[in-house]
Formats: sequence, C-alpha cells, structure tokens
Amino acid sequence: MTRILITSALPYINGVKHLGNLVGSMLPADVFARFNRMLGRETLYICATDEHGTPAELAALEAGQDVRTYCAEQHAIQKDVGERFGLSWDYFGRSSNRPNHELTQAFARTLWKNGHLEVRLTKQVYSNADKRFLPDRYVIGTCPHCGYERARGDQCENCTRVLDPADLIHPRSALSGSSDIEIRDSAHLFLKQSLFVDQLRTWIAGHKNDWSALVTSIANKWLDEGLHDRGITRDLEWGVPVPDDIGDGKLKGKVFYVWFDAPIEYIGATKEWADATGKGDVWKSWWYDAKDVTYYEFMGKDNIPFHTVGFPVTILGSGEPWKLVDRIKGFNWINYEGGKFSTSQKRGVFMDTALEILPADYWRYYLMANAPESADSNFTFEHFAGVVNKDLADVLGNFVNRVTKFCAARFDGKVPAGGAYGPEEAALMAELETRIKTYRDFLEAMEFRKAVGELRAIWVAGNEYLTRAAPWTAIKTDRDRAAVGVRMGLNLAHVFAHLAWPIIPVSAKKIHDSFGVVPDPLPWPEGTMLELLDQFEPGQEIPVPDVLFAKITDEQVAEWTKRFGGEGS
RNA sequence: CGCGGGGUGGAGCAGCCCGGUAGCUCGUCAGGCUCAUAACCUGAAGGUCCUAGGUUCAAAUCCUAGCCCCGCAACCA
Repeated sequence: MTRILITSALPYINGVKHLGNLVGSMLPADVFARFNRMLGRETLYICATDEHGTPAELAALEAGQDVRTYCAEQHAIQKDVGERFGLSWDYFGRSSNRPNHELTQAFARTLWKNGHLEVRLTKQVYSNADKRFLPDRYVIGTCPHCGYERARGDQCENCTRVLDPADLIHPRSALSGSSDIEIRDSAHLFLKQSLFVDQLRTWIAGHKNDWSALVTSIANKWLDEGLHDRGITRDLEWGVPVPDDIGDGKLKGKVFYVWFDAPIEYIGATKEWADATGKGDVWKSWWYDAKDVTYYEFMGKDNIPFHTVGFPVTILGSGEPWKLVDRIKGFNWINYEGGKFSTSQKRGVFMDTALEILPADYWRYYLMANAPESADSNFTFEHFAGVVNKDLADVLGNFVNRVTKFCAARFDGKVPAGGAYGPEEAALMAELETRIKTYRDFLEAMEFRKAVGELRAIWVAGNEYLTRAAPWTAIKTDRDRAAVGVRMGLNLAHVFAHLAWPIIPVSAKKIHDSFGVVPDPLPWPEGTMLELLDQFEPGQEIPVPDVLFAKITDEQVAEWTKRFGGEGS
C-alpha cells in the first residue's frame, strides 16, 4: 500500500506567521494529512522552521539576542502556535539541527564529487561599519539610470532596472546607513544548474496533468529564461558550514545558502522525527529508494521555483535515488483588507493574535473555504464574519443544536425508538452518497475550496431533510414518524462531524463527545449509507453540546478591522 | 515588446482545456415553518461573461489586437 509523505513549505524563523503564510502551506497540508489518516493510509506530515540566512541574523540583532537563542525561542513559539492551530505535523523540526547539517554537507559532498559544483570568485559588498557582507538588497544608493536615491543593490524600484551594487552612486549600508563599504573578492560554490535543464523539463512535462497551471508555468518560466548556475554559499556565520573537503580549502568559514539547506531539512526533520520516536533508520525508507511513497508538497507561489528547480537539482545531481516530489500544490496570495499582509509592518492577522480572538476552527474553515487556489484572494473581517456566521453557526452549528435540543425536549435526550426509514430517508441517503463521494474526490485532488463547498452542501442537505421530515409537526399525530426524523437527524450530525474533522477538528470532536465517539484519527465514513446513518442504539443518551460556534457581531468586525490595521487605520 | 495569474449579476467565486440558450454562496425581496444560535426551508428579482475585431450554424468558452488589476523578476526569504 502506498505511503503518503507530506511536507509544507518551512515557515521562516523571524516571527509568528500571518494567515497568508498559513493558508498556502501548513494548513492545507494539515487538512490533507488528516484526510489521508482518516482513510487509514500510512501518512507522515513533516514541517520545520527555516532558520538560516541574513534575516534571521538581523532579527536576532534587533531582538538583542544571540542568533542561536533567538532561533530556539522563535522555534518554540511557532511550534506552540501551530499546535494550537491544530496543525497535526508528525514532527516539527529545525533546519539548524544536526540531521540537516549532516545531510546538507553530505549532499554537497556528493555534488562536489559528481563535478556539479565549482568554486568561483565573486565580488561581494562588505560593510566595515556593520562588520559583515551585505546581500544586494541591504545596499542602497542612487540609481545610475533614473537618479532615484533609495535604489536597492539588486534593483531600482523606481525605474525597475536590475542593478549590480557596484553600479550604485553613493552606495551605503541599509543596516547602519554607513557608506564605509567596499567590494571584496570572495570565493563561492556554484551549483551547475544549467546541466539539468533537459532532465527538469522532462520531469516537469511528465507532471503536466497532476500539477496545476500555476506550478508548471512558474517552473517552466525559470527554465525558459535560462537556468543560471547558482551560488549556494554565503559569507555568514549562521548556517551549515561548508566542510573542509569541498572546494580545496577556499571556502573556509562560509556557510551554505539558506535556500540550499532549507529543502534538505524536509529530510532532516524526518530524521529528527525518527530519532525522537526511536524509529532509527526508518526515516530513510521515506526518502531513499522509496518507491511506495507518494510525496506531496504544499507551498505559496513564491516557493515554487525552489521546489520545481532548486531542490530537484540537488536531488538529481546526487545521482542517488532520493525521492523527488510527486504532487505539488501551489497557492496564490491572500491579501488583507485590500492590501498585502506584511510581517515587517505588522499589517494583517497573525497566527497568535488570531487565536486570541477566535478558536482555530473559525480560521481553518474560512481559510480553506476561500483558499487562493486559482487567483489571489482577499481577506476582510466583514467577509470572514459573513462566512463563519452563515456556514458554521447557522448551517452546521444550528443543525446540531436544533436536532439535539428537540431530542432533549421530546425524547428525554435519548435516541428514540420506533418507526423505520422510508422514502424520504432513502432520497436523502441517495443524495448524501453522491455528495460524500464528490467531497472525498475533491479532497483527494487537493481542491480545498470545492471540497469545503461540497461539505457545506452536505450540511445543507441535513437542514432540508429536517424541514421535510418536520418531527415537530409529526410528533403531534405520529410519534414513530417523529422518532425517525430525530434518529436520522442525530445520525446526520454524527456523520457531519466525521466529514468535517480534517477541516475543523476541535468542533468535530465536540460533536462527537455528545455521541460518545472517541477514536482519533477518525476513520473515514465507509460502508453503505444505511450503515452510516443508523448507527445508534435507541436509548443511548445524547447530551446537547454547547453552542458550537458563537456568531461574530458587527461590533467585533469593526473592532478587529481597526485593531489589525485594516482600512481606515 | 521581461514572466505569470486574473478581469463573469451588489460582494466572493465556478464554468473556459473537450464551443451549444450563464451556475454556486453571500446579500436583497417575497412566502413557509416554528425544533433551533432572529435560525432553517421555498421562491423571485438582478449579468453588455473587460473592450474591439475574427473563426463558426452557434463563443464566457477558440484566434488576433488592446485596456485594467495583482504577483514575480533568481543570491530577500
């Protein structure tokens, strides 16, 4: 049987991620992992913090902390908030941990041995004031083309021309503002990506039908523009050191570029998982010569080039049977109240503050129902409140509430006996059979927006049925008829919770608590509709659960819009 | 001519690959029901499918040109 390996793009270490980061990677990966676990498939969902690179060093500097301490602290924070969001990763590792160091160095050694790396002398900007090399974007100066005074070293955002830091007039450090900078020669390792263009093209073409247009078009774009050889080392302190046996000693004190080591951490974190759970070498069976594994990656569109070109070159270049990704699920952006989410400007809703105002399931449902799959989508508190109130509170929450309350009022809160399912129930079961199949197919295809739409339609079918069965009317003349309606209603609530579990696990569990259902993960509801919808023995007590979803008020919408930097702030 | 995505009733989306009288959710209006979180159910109104050409018996769907919005543009992650 096929094993399912899932990774979501690694969240960068510099602070808690916002909803835009979440919706494109970790959340859909989690939903998909839960879905696969429900189906009884052996599933491994791996994630980790991406900790190396200049921004981490700078963030640590700003926080007044040693970079190691900073990363350790931020990792703990992200792990905690992720878990509180219900992210069910099997392991949440760290790219700075030992397994990734070892694997990254091993991959580099193999690439070196295979002749795919070479040492080149490059010119790097060094700031004497900051005592560090500056990446292009941290050098600012006057644009030689248009005279714009705040042009960055890589590009002038005024005239959009691509620049070299050496072109800038009056170059200075973006960190300290010091113009005491110089150009130094620095040796670096380059990965000869250009050798792999044909292989990549064939590989990508082979996935034309199972990757989205977004993914293949971005991948092909990079190939079409000509794949440059890529520098994979940096003049930094914090990172995976280049081993002495690579590059004839010319690379002493350098580290690998964060984009070289970060994807390898997918493998590294799997080893961390195996180490932590006493599984020894099992980690390797997921990655090496793993023909029975289907590997899924989830990411925002900014990450696509690195997963369709960068990381695959590392794998292909090794010449070893490491697992290449099978299915890539790419997402567009989610914008915030008409603008961009911004970590630096603290604009938008972040995972930790989101949980301060509402439980995770509200966010999980909304984000999956509006996942930016075909185009960028826009988050507004108004829209959010509308969707949550309608779908979660009115359609699902109210359904569970009305059926359990009626059961409590008229049947002592016990599954009623009497009567038998008839044509009305048969029609409902026929509809649900189709819809549940459709829902499952959408989840299987990672079409989350459509899946949630179908889930909602399933809930609506329950409300429609209840209106037709009208046990509150039937009970006046035909107690058995009313009993049938209530029994079916209770069974529906139970099945609804099952189906919703991948998306809103906490709420699903709340419903199940009333029905005395305990397994975790829950099995996917298999079997005939009759088996599914006639599960409870008459007489079983069904307590009325607390209101599942409180409605969001207009006042809250106004307050949150203001508080989180929306329009008018 | 840098690249990619998008432009469909008031809002958010599906349909476009494989042409055949425009579909879903919200919102609005009317009705029903009264078990329920003023909820649920039924029905209705509302669209030049960005623009202009072209192909075709027939185009939201294919082709051409243009306009507008968003993102990316590789050593920033």
